[in-house]
Parts: sequence; structure tokens; C-alpha cells
Amino acid sequence: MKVNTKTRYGIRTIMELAFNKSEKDIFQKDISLNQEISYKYLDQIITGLKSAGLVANVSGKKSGYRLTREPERITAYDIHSAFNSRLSVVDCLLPQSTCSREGKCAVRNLWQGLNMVITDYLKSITINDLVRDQFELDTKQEELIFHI
Amino acid sequence: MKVNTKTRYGIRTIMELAFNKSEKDIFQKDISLNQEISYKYLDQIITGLKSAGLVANVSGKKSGYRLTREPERITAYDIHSAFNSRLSVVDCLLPQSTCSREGKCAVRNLWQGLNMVITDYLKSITINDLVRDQFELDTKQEELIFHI
DNA sequence: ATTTATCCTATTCTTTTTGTAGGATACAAA
DNA sequence: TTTGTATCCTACAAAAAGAATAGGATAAAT
Repeated sequence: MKVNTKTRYGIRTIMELAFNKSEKDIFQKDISLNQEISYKYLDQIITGLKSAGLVANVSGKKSGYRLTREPERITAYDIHSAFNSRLSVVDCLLPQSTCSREGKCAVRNLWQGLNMVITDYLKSITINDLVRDQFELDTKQEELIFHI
Repeated sequence: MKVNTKTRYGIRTIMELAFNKSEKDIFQKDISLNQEISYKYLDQIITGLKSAGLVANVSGKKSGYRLTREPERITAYDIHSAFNSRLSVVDCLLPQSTCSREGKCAVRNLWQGLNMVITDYLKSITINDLVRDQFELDTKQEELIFHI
């Protein structure tokens, strides 16, 4: 029951872009540095986010990434979906599965329900929520430093 | 985000025992046959359930297993706990973790919240719920067969 | 003593996860 | 038109986790 690193790094990448209020788009290099994610691994993270239509860029020398829509309209579920074909805590609930117990197994309901609460929760949290939380945390940190 | 087989088989094992209304306890051999779980692998499942105090038996030749309490008072979370030291979708929330971002990372809240909804859901489902569902499914199956 | 059933631990096999490597492509600026 | 910088693409490898097997030890009823 672990969330994989691609999803976790993906969220931090999106947050990094959401934080950017300047005109200029953000280089992969800078995301890598700020978020402490290996530059090369970030390649794959960004590919996923692009395929999911969450980030965009122009190609060539003067590139850099930006969000394709407001942080309010990107949920944790969107990012999870970018890296996980379907959210399911068990394989027997996936469409391609051929479980011999299908139709006569009550435990399926349990996992179906668990899929539901996880999905609902992830859909309920937006990047904006996270950025707001992060801003508050940063402010507290600054106050702490100020008082020293 | 997968539930491991030990937890899944553990639930089915507990259900098998909950179904038993007879005086006699149930042999591992029979659980293995009925639930289609390898006899040897079931060793480990049962060990976990015993350590968690969910099942009990007498030792020796005339053994077999039984539940230690009513199915109403065993939750899916109890069984999950028997096979997973702590429920956490990320390692950085575990007590032994030393994450460099601790205290300044807003994403932690997201995972903390996800841990919560998963835990609450698993605690809300009892073995009795599952057994009831299973009984209904079985009845429907019988009706189906009857009508053929 | 024998049989049957649980108990215990080590090992192996498989899959998934995580990350690295190396070059190809695009385009702006010199 | 060459050079430099940044993204793009795919293969591969290392590491970790998950799933299952194997082989014998122990306990007690017959």
C-alpha cells in the first residue's frame, strides 16, 4: 500500500510550477535542484505529466515548463493517474482480470469500497490546497529564523 | 497501492473460520482446499493471524483453528495489521524515518490524510459484514443453479 | 511407536520499483 | 551554419519487495 515515487515526485514537480508567479517557465534543471530529484529521473516524471496534459512547454533552447491549468483545477488524483493506469488495490477488480472467484467473492466489495475512498480522497485535494499549506509552512519557518 | 496477498488470504482464512458453525475446529488442510491457498503458504498466513491474536488452536494431532472472538469484533484493519507493521502510504511518515524535508513539507499532510481515510475504512468493515455479503452471494448462486 | 497436524526458519523465484545511461532532436544565438 | 542548451526517447540495470516453496522439528492422540 505504498504510493510510488513517480506520483510523489510528480506532485512536488507540479507544486514547483504552481509556485512560479513569474513570466518565465521553469527549467527541468531548476526543478531537479529545488526538489532534489535526479535530473534524469525527472525526465520520466515530466514525460508522464506531459502525457497527462498537466504541464506544457515549447521545445528548443529557450524552453522550460508551466502548468496547463490553474492549481485549483489539478487534483492529487490527476497526478496519480498520470503514473498509474488504474487505481486499484487488487488486480482482480481490473477489467483485464480473469479471477476464477468473480461473481462469488464477497471480499471484492471490500476492495471496491477501498478503491472508492482512496479515489474520492485524492480527488478532493487540489494542488492549490497543497501550495497554500506549503506557503504557511514556509512563513512559519521564516518567523522561526527571524526570532533567532 | 496494492494490498498484499497475505492480507487478502488472511481475510479469506478468517472468513472460512467465521463460516464454521460446527463444534469442530477447522484444519489448515481444509482452509487450503476451500480457499485455494497453497498449504505451505498458509503456514505463514496462520502464523500472522495467531500472533495477532485473531485465531487460536490446540496443538497436536487433533488440532484445527477457530476464531478467538466474534466476527462482529474483527475488522479488516485487524487483519491488515497482522501482516503490515504500520499502515502508511509513504515511508516518511513512519516513526523511524529521517526525512530531510520533515517539518517543511506540505505534501506530508496529503499522505497523512490518505492514511487516515484508508485506516478508517478498513476499521469500518467487520468480518461479519463480509460473511453476510458472502452468504447472500451464495444464496443467489444456488437460486441460479435451481432455475437451470 | 505411529500417524497426523501444527510449528519454525531458510531459501528461492518473480515481479515491481527505482534509477541510470546514452544519445537524438529542437531551436536560439553567435 | 555552427554551437550551445534544453527537451525527448528508449533501453537497461540495480535494488527491493512480494510471493511462494522446501525441509524438517515439535506436539499429542491413537
